[in-house]
Amino acid sequence: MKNLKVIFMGTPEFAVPVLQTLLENTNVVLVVTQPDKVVGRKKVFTKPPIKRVAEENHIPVFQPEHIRVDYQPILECDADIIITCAYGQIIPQVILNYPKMGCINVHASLLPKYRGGAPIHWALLNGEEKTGITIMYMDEGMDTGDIICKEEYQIKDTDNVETLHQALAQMGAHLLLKTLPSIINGRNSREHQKEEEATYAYNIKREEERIDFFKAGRQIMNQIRGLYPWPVANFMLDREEIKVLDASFLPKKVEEMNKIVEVTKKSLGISCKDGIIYLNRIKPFGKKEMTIVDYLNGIKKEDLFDKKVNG
RNA sequence: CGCGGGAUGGAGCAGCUUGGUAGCUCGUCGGGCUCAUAACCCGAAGGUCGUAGGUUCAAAUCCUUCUCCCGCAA
Repeated sequence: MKNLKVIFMGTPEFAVPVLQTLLENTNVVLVVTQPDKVVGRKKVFTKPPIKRVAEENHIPVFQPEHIRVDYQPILECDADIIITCAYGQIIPQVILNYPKMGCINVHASLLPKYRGGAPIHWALLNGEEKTGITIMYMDEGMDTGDIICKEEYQIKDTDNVETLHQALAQMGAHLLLKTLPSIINGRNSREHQKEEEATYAYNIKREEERIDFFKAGRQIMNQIRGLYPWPVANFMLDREEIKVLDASFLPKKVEEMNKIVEVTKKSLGISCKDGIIYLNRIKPFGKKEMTIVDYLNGIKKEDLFDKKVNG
């Protein structure tokens, strides 16, 4: 496998373990990743994580703005196979047709469920019990190609985007390594996706970060962990946004939803449909992250009691 | 120069408009009460009010410079 000539295409941290596995076990001849982006207030140019790893290993990097029209360097590589993982652009047919062993993709869901850019977030947001990794051939659609193999992951109550991300990134790398020999010798299975079962995990929209305290506690907890540590759930208090990094849920009969029903020295509880959400760790507007105890230390508690939220 | 928020004992904040003794809720340390406690009571330590300059008899407070942190937008 060491002489397998691979082009790797990927961008974020999630793809790093996959690339590292390929670097250890195959001959990576080119890494394709998204262009460097301006990030933050100070307009600092930041390179994608994959570019960093590629440079550390002295692999050539290609960063087309639009791979749909700018792909010539790929064709000049004489690669056996293209392996992608969270690259971020649709790859044109001419590239898909080019390597003799095809183009395969490592995707962080059990396809055909959660096609698209945010499968980890949506699996958590929807309270799924399991998700996983799918390795598949690519076609010109968004994660629509034939499936080679899958591996399941049981989602734990304590999982959030960060932990699930790490677990699936490792799983993706391992599963790829395990599957690659069969792809090379052509004995891998290949199965069409059932279109009728397909769902899409589009990128999180801004309004989906707002916590709706008329919903059930279980749903709210899924939202908080499904958006942690990025982009983070929030709600409005006195016209200022408060981000909620961690919370707990206590099922209980409540008389009125969407209201601060408990304020003590150490706890702040907001009523929802079927109980109380206790905030544990928050980030008020303009401040740093803090525990709810710290937050309560600095405010007049009597002003908060009985106050409606998201007003 | 994209828009906005912020910097005050170890933590979170108030005080700034209208300059005049450094305040609150916690934490820490010591003591007390209690079967006991994260509860309660008494006491103590701990701050060049982010940096540099200016105005003033006097600056946390007014003016200017710079630094750092945070959110949004990209």
